[in-house]
Amino acid sequence: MELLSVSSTAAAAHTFFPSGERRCAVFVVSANRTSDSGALQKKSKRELSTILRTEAAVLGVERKAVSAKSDRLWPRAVLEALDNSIANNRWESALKVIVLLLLSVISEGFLIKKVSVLALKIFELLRKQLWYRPKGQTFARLLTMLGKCNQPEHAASLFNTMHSEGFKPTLDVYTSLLGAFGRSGLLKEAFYTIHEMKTISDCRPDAYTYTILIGCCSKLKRFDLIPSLLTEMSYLGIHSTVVTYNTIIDGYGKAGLFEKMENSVSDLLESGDCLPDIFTLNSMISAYGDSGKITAMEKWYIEFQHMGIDPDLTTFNILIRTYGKAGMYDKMMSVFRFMKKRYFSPNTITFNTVIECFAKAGDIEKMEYYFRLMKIRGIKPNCITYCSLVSGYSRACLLEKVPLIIRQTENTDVVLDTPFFNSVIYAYGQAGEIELMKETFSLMKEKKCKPDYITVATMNKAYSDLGMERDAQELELKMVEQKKSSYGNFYISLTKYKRRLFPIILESRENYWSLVVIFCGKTVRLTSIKENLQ
DNA sequence: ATAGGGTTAG
Repeated sequence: MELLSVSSTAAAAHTFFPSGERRCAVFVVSANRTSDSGALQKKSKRELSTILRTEAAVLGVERKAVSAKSDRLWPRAVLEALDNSIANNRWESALKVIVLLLLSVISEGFLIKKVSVLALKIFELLRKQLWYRPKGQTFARLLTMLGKCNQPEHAASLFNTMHSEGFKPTLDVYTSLLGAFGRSGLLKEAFYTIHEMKTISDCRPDAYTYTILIGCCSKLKRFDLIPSLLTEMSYLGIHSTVVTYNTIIDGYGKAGLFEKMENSVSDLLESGDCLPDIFTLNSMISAYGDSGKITAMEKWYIEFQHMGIDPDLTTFNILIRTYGKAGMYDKMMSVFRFMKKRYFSPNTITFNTVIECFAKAGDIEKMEYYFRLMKIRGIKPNCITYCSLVSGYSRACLLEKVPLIIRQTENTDVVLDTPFFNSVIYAYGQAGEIELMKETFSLMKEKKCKPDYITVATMNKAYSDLGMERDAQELELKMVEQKKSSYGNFYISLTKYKRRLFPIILESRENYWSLVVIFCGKTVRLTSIKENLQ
C-alpha cells in the first residue's frame, strides 16, 4: 500500500514528460559521461585494427583480437601477434601494436594485476624507442590503473622515473598519482602529494583533486580528515562540485553516519552553486535501505521527486534490494512492475537481486521462475546469478541441483570465479559431502581459479565439523606455502611481526591489505595493518 | 572524480 502512494507521487512528477523522451534524456546523460574514454577506446581500437589487418594475412588474429565479444581473448591474441612480429624481426610494428594495446587496456579499465604490470613493463620499454613520445595523459592513465590494482609502489616509481627524465608532471598526472596512493590505502603519501601540488603553480589542486582525496578518506573510514579538507578548499577558493558532495554523502551513508549525511545534504542544498542529482538520490536511499530504515528511504525518495529528480534503473534496483532484504516481497514486486510501466527494462543486476532475495527466503519456486524469466527476456545470467542459485539450492537442501548449474555454465561464455566455487564448496561442506567438496576444490584449480581465504575457511569449517582436524591442517599448510611463493618477502616480515599466529594468509581486499589468520578452523581478519609493517 | 548484484565466519 505504501509503495502505491510512492508510485502515484512518482507518476505525478513524471506527467511532464512522455516516457519515451525521459528515457532519451537518461541515455544522453550516460552517453555523455563516458564519451571521452569511449571515443579514445574506439580510436585506439580502430588503429589497432588497422595495424593488425596488415599483419592479419600472416597472423590470422585480427578477428580474435578486435572483436568486442572476446574481451578476455584479445590481449592474448595481441600478444600472439606480438610474438610473431618479434620472431620476424619486426620490432617497430610489434611495439606499435603494444602502444595501442596499452591504451586500450587502460581505457577499458582492465584491472587484472598481471596485465597492468605487463603494461607498465611494456611502457618502460616503449619510452626507450625514438619514435615514441609519451603524453601526460598516458602517464596519468597508467598511474590510475596501477592505483586501481593496488600497485602504488609501481605508480610511485613510474612517477619518479618520469620526473628524472625531465618530463614535467601535469595536474592530471599529479592527481592520478594521488589517487593511486589513496586507493591503496597510503593516505600519508596521498596527503604529501597534494601538499606538493600546492607549491607548483601549474599543478594547484582543484575540486577534482580534492574530491578524489575525500573519496579515498571515506573509503578508508578516515572521516576525521574530511572537515579539514573542506576548510582547506574554501580557504583556497575551490568550490565543491556535486560530485564532491555526493562522494561525502555516500561515504557517510555507507558508514551509517546518518546525521552527518543529512548535514552534508543540507550543505549541498544550501550551497547555491550546485544541485542534487540522481547520484545524490541513489546514495541516500541506498544508505537508508541498507540499514533497513524503510520510512526514511521512502521519505527521501518522495522528497527527490519534488525536487524534480526522477529515479533511474539503479534507483529501482536499490528499492528492490531493500524491500527484498526486509522481507517485503509484495513491495519488491510492485517496484518490478512499476519499472515496466515506466519503460525501464530490468537488467542483470535487477534479476540477480530478485533471484538472490528468493534464494535467501528459501522460495526455490520463485527463484527458478525469475531465473527462467531472465533467460526468456534475453538477459544473460552471469557468475553472480549462478552463485545465488547455488546458495539458494544449498539452503533448501537441494544439493542434487548444484551439478546441473555447473553443467549449465559450460555452454555459456561465463568464466566461473572464486565466489562461485566458494558457494559450491560451502554447499557440499555444509552437507558433509567431503568428497564432492574436494572434487570441487580440484575443479576450481583446474579452471585456474584461485582459492582465497573464504575457500580455506569454508573447507576448514567442514573438516572440523566432522572432526577431520588433520585434513584442515594439511590444507592450511598448503595454502600458506602457496602464499609464501607469491608474497615471499611480505610473508616473512609478517611472521616476524605476528610471531606465533599460524597459519597466516595475506589477502588484498577492498583496496587495502588484510591479514587473515586461520587458527583452529576459525578465521580472524586483521585489517589496515599495512602502515604498521613499514 | 560519485550511485545498484554473489561466497565464509562472527
